[in-house]
This record gives sequence, C-alpha cells and structure tokens, in this order.
Amino acid sequence: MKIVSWNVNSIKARLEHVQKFLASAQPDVLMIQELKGLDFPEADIKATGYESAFVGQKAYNGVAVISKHPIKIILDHLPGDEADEQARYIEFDYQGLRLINIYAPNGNPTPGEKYDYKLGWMERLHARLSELRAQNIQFAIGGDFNVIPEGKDCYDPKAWKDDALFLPATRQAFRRLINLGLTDAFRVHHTRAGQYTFWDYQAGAWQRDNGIRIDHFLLSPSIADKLVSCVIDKEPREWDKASDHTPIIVEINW
DNA sequence: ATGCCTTGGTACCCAAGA
Repeated sequence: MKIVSWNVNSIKARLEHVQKFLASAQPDVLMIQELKGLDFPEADIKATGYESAFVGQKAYNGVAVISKHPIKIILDHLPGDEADEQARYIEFDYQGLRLINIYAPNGNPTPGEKYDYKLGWMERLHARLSELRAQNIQFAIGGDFNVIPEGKDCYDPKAWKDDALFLPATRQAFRRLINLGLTDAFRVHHTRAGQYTFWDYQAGAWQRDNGIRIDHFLLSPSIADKLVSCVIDKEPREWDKASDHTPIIVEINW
C-alpha cells in the first residue's frame, strides 16, 4: 500500500498539481495539508478517480484525505482541548489500517503564545498516540510535523537555533512521540544528512538546496515491520508555481 | 535582517507561513 503526505500550500492554487501527482504516482492514499479554505474540489478529485474527505476552516490550515476507496473517519479533531477550532487533524480507517494526517502548528515567533500552542498541541498528540499504543491499535501517522528532528535535517543548524521548528523543547516533543515505540520511516533506509521536504520560496532556497526535513511518517511497531520503502519525491517541488513542500511517500506491505 | 516569496482575505496592505 502506497501512502503519501504532502503539504500543498492551498488546494485551490495546487489542484492541477495534485491531479498530476495522482495520475503519475497512483497512491492508495494521499494525505494533504494546508488547504487554506472552506471549499474542497471533491468533484475534480472524483474525476481523477479518487474519493476524498476533508476538515477545513476559512483561510488557514485544513487537512484532506484523497483515497482510491472511501475512508471511515474516526476523529476529525485532535482530542484534549474543546476550545481548539483549528483544522489540523484527521484520523481514519482505510482498508483496515488506521491512518492519521496532521498539520502541526508552526509555533513562531518564539517565545510566545503561538509556541505555547505548538507545544500543547504536541502534548495532546502524544496523549492520543499513547492511547492508541495502549489499545494496541497499529497505525501510521503522516503529515507536516513542523519539527526538524536533528541538525542533519537542515542546511544550516545555526540558522535554525532559535526557531520554533528546531528549539530543544520542540525536538524533545518529537522524541517523546518516537519513544512511544514509533519508527521514523524515512530514517530506516536513508541516514545521510541534507535530505529535505521543504524549501522556502525566498532567497533562492530551492536552487541552493537550502531546505529542512519537517514532513514525516511515524509507524507503530507492527506497521514498521511491514515497511517496504520511504522516499522523498523532489519532482513536484520543481514544477511551475510549486508548493514549498514536496511529497513523502511510504510503501507498506499491507 | 524589520528583507527576500506565496497565499487568502480584505481592500490596495496585512497576517501567516517556516
């Protein structure tokens, strides 16, 4: 089973890119983030042969699931704060497999309330994944975690030293997820530095390969045992009017 | 580096992104 995560930075601006990707990559499930609007082009996605479901809000955030077969939604928000109305989480069942698609908060500027929200959100995510582990529910979680796990996951660690994506407390929150017994799928078969999923639009970051690795797939133990491959597909980042993120693709022997 | 782009919402600039 081929599952993909991709922050598209507006589904309205990137619909043709999504359709082009679906046609060439033929994933079973494409989980996208940053829809940036209340509308979702379900009919256009259906025309390419895919089902879709989404959780959206006006202007910001938003996550969607595009799949060959219909999904069963388990949760349309991250539990733990009923006052939180940001569209950043969808948990669902696809062909008997539990999947989660997240758009974690950015957290800048630091310090401040946005960073506090980021850490609180990560703590709530830990609580939810801990619950799934306790219930022995096997799952894969993918998305834009907005976390640079290690120095080798960015072009210049010194430049990111005080950033919300790389602060010690941020990386600790990520390691706490890993320590639930989860596997960073990309790092199973790729260990070298300088492999990124995001390049800023500014200052020629893409041309200079000045990027960061912030889009991830974490797998529970039994799913990790079924991992075939996990790769970053840099091609869509080269397309005209590209998203600043590129897809990460995981293949599981399901 | 308060900069550099890109998007959406609102109104011709600003917030947010990372």
